Amino acid sequence: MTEKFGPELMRGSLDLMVLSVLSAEPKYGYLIGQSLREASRGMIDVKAGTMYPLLHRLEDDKLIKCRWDDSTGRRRKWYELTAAGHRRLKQQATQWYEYSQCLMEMLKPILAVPPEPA
Amino acid sequence: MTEKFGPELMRGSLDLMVLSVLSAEPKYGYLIGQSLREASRGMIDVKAGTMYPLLHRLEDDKLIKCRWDDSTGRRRKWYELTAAGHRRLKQQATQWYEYSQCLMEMLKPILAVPPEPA
DNA sequence: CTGCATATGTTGCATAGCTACATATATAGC
DNA sequence: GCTATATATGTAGCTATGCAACATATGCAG
Repeated sequence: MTEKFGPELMRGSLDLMVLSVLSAEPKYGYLIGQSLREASRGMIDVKAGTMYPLLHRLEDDKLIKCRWDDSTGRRRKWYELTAAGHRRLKQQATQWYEYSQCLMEMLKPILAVPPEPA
Repeated sequence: MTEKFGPELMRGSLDLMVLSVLSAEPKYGYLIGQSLREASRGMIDVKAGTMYPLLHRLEDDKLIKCRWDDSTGRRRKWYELTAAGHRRLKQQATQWYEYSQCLMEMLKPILAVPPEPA
C-alpha cells in the first residue's frame, strides 16, 4: 500500500466521490467517511472538518437532502441524492472520466518508464 | 467537443501537467500554455495569472530552473526540469495514476449507465 | 498607426481542504 | 462507577491555489 492520497490530489473530486457513495443508498456523514475509506482500501481519508462543511455545501446547492434520525441515542443525519444530485453526479463523473483520459494520455510516456532498480 | 475543464477539476494536477510538458524539452511559460492546449485539444487552458505564479513556485522548490533569452526582441524565460523535478514528476504521475484508478473503480457503476436519450 | 498575438508579471478575490477545538452519546475494560 | 475509545456532528481560523483584472512591452499584419 502506498501513501494516503494528499488533499491537493483530491481537490476537485471530493464532491464527486461523496455524491458517488450516496448514489446507491442514503448514508450519514460519518458513514460516508467510512465507505470512502473502505472503497479506497484506506487511501482516501476525509477529515470531519472537511466532510461536514462539504455536506452543508451540497445541501445548500440542493444536490442532497437530509433527514435527522434521533430514534437512537446517536443523532444521525441521513443524506440522499436529489434528482439534481443524480444529474450532477452523472455529469461530473463523465467530465472527470474525460479529464483523466486526457491527462493519462499526457502521462503515458512518463508512466511507461520503469522505476529505477533499488 | 465538450466544455473546457473547470479550475476545480484541474486543481491538484496543474503542477503535474506543467512538469509533464517540460519533461521532453525546455519551454517558456507562454509556450507551455500552448502545449497544454494542443495536447488536450483545447480542453485545458491555463491562464497567465495561474501559469507564472505556478512556474515561480516550481522554481522556488528547485523542481525547474530557468534561463532568460534576450537575444530576440521577445524576452523569453526558458524552463527545464532539474533532477529533483524529474523525480517529482515520476512520483506524482504514479500517484495520480493510482488515484484515478481508485476513483474510476468507484465511478464504474455510474459511468456504465448510458445517457438518457434526447 | 492601429490592433492583435506574443510574452511576462502582480494584486486581490474566492474556494475548499486542513488542524484544532467543542459537544455529546455508546460501549468496552478495569 | 470510572475511564478511555469509537461514534457522531459541528465551527473557527489558516493556508494554498486558480482566477480575473490589470500592467508593461515587443513584433507583425492590415
